Amino acid sequence: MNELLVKTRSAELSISTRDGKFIARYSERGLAGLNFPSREALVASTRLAEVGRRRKHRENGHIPTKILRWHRTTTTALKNVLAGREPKKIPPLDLSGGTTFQQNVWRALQKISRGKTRSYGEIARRIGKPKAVRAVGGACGANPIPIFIPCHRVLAADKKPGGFSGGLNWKLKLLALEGISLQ
DNA sequence: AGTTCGGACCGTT
DNA sequence: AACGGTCCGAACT
Repeated sequence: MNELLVKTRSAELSISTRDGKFIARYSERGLAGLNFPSREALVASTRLAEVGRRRKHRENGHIPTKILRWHRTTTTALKNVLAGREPKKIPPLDLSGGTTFQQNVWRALQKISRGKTRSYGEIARRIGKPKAVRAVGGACGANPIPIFIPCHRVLAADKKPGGFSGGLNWKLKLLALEGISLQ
């Protein structure tokens, strides 16, 4: 109806990898979401010919060059990660979808350098809420940009894997790619 | 050593 | 009001 209100440019673009087809979602602020390959997408990419099932980019049909640039950065960064290498550059991340608490957790996660791990309790302290341990776990599960916001580097206090909403196998794989071994 | 259990704790729905 | 990607100590084996 009101065109001005619908002017928000966002896009969903796919990234085909050996491990399946990821889907990146962009807002006007940057990368806002990165989804692991779904089971269907994985099956489709490995078994069936890719039908021209276009990913929708909303509204007017042309993708802003800004987003296309970000997507190239995302693509090479993701492929580097999956190849066990540290990405040189990642796109700007849009965390505005989360609550203040979640954003604080996500920012703390970004400070965990590659190859290192923290516990949920350590993250809770780092954001000044030492008792909000389980809530930190919840915020990790709500992380919209896994891999780039490295929630997989958060382990239980006893160095056991803990959980992972994207599937525990992905967490173990990402840790292994960084040379992290757990108990 | 290792494991299991129960309660405490906090943000989200 | 209930649920979690938790943590800690206690009480076992």
